[in-house]
Amino acid sequence: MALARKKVPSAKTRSAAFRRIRADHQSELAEDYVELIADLIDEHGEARGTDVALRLGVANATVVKTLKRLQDGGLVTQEPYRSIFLTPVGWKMADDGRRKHKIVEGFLLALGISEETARIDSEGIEHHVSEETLKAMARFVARGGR
Amino acid sequence: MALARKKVPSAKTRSAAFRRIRADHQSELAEDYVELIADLIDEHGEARGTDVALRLGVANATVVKTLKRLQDGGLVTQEPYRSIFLTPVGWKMADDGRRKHKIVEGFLLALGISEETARIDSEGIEHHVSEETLKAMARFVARGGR
DNA sequence: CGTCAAGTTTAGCATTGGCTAAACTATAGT
DNA sequence: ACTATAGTTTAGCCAATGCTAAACTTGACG
Repeated sequence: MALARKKVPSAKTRSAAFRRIRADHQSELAEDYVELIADLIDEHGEARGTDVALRLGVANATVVKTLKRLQDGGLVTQEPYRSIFLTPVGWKMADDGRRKHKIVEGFLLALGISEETARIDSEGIEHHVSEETLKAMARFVARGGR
Repeated sequence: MALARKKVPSAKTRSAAFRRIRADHQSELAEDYVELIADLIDEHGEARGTDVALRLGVANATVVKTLKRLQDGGLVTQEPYRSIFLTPVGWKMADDGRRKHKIVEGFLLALGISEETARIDSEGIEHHVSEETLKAMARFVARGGR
């Protein structure tokens, strides 16, 4: 590898970033689900499959299948034909996600982004910000967007 | 849906965001590939499958399979056992991606994020920022991170 | 010019995350 | 209590993205 230079990150460093992104994508779906389920429970007192499907914009059957995986993963519990509950681990993940989401969205708003765009972009970005970046964003908002 | 409120975005609005994210994920891989191929061509004069695999942290066979899709999609051209080229469309996508990447990374640095984290986070974030946010980030950097 | 290493491709498999259509369950209303 | 209807589940399909192992090319070197 005679071509390595100071300014160019090594292949290993770069691949690490991509690996992390692939890992993020794996948990991303799970986070979206538990976050949404938590929201539904808070708003409506319960989370039903149909509502999840509606809000995520996917088919009912997809939700069923995914929930099965989440159940295997210990994030949710459910009985056939009943509504969905979060396990303690699920709640933790949901709260984590909602915290991140709030910080990112608030940050974008402080940056001057429109509400609409802030909502959409924060949904995508929230799963890819490190704690370091999150902290910086929170700081930025705290000192009034300067 | 008697429960709709001002502060709570409608299910349709929310699902739109999630739909966009799923769509983003589709193009994300393609962008990562063409961006990386463009970088390799610029750095080494050519892009070889092995290098792509190494930098992305995936197996060789995975690269082959993905490149076939990208070729079908009109982003790259290649002949068996030869190195990889970008089509004009591929170059456009690569340049677009690199532009975004640069803005996001520069922005994170201006925010005070460490180089290491900025590199990693920007890799994940770049695919999820709208033009509006991108513009705001560029503006922020331009006025010296205030 | 034959051989070997490096690189590439093929074959075959698994998982994830989508879908539709059809079957099933629960429950509200008559 | 019966029966619609709304909601849920099952079955079966597909595409994308990953993997390993085995086969094949290319090009360099003796």
